[in-house]
Amino acid sequence: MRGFLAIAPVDLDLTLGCGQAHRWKKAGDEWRGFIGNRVVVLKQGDAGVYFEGVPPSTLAAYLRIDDDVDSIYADMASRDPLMSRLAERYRGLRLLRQEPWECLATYMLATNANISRIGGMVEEVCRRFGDEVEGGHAFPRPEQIAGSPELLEECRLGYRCQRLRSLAERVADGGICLEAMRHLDYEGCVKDLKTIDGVGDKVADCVALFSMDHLEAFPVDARIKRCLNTLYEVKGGYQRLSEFGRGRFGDAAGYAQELLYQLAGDQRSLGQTQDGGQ
DNA sequence: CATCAACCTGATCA
DNA sequence: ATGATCAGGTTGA
Repeated sequence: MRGFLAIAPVDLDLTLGCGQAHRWKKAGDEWRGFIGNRVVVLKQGDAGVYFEGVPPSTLAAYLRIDDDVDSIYADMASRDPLMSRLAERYRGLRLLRQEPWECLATYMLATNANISRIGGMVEEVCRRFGDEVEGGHAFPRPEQIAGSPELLEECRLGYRCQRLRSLAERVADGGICLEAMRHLDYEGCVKDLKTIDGVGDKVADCVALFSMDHLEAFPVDARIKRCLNTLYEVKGGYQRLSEFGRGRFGDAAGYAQELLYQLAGDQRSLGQTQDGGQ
C-alpha cells in the first residue's frame, strides 16, 4: 500500500459493504473499487485506512473525513434509545460522498431489481462504455453512453434503458446540471431530481444523500419501511415515512437511515438457514 | 403529503 | 429441473 489515511472511526466492511455504492468488491482483506476512473485498493487499519490508487485528498473527500461521525451518532443516540445501541454496534459505518452522475445513474438502474442484478447491470454498462484501465472499466461519462444508444440496448436493462439514455443525453448536453442541483437546499435538490424520468422519491433521496451532501435526506426503501413499521409503528406512504425519519433523527437523518438499513440486513441474514452453498 | 396495477429481466423460491 | 414469484421503485390512472 502506498499510503495511509488517518480517519476514525471507519469500518470498511460496513461502509463499503452496506450497499450505498455498487462497485466495491472484497478479496481477502482488501477492498477494490473505483473512485472516479481510478482503481483503488483499500485496507482496514486501526486508526484509518491503507490505500493506493488515489490522492489522499480524493480519498478523504470520498470517505467524508470531515464528518464527525462519533458526534453525529452521539446526537442520534440522545434522540433515540434504539439509535444508541446501533451507533455502538455499527461504529465506523460512514456515509460516502459519491460522484453525482455515477450515483444517479446507478440508482436509476437499481429500481425494482435485486442486489445481484443491480451489480450485473452496472458492470455491464461499465464494460461496454467505460474507459478501460488496468483492473477493469471505469464508470462511463454521460457522453460515452449518449453516443451509442444501440449499444445500450444490448445491456438488458429493460425499461431502465430508455431512462438511462435520456438521462445521459441531457447531462451530456447540459440540459441537466447536477452540480447546480448539488448546491440547492435539500428540498429544491430533490424536487429537481424528481423531474427526471425514472427518478422518484427514493432515488432522489439516495442521490441527494450519497452524492450531494444533503445529510438530512432519509431514503425509504423496502427495508427501511419494514423497520419503521415494526420498530416505530409508523405507517404510511413515502412522504410520511421519510418525514418521520427527518423529524426523529435530525439534520443528519441519513446516517440514521444507514444504521437502520444495516440492522435490517443483519436481521435478515440471521433469519436465513445455513445452506453451505452450492 | 394515498392508492394500485403494470413494468423488463434475471434471481430466487417451491 | 421448471414455472411462479420477487426485487433497494417509478409511473400514470
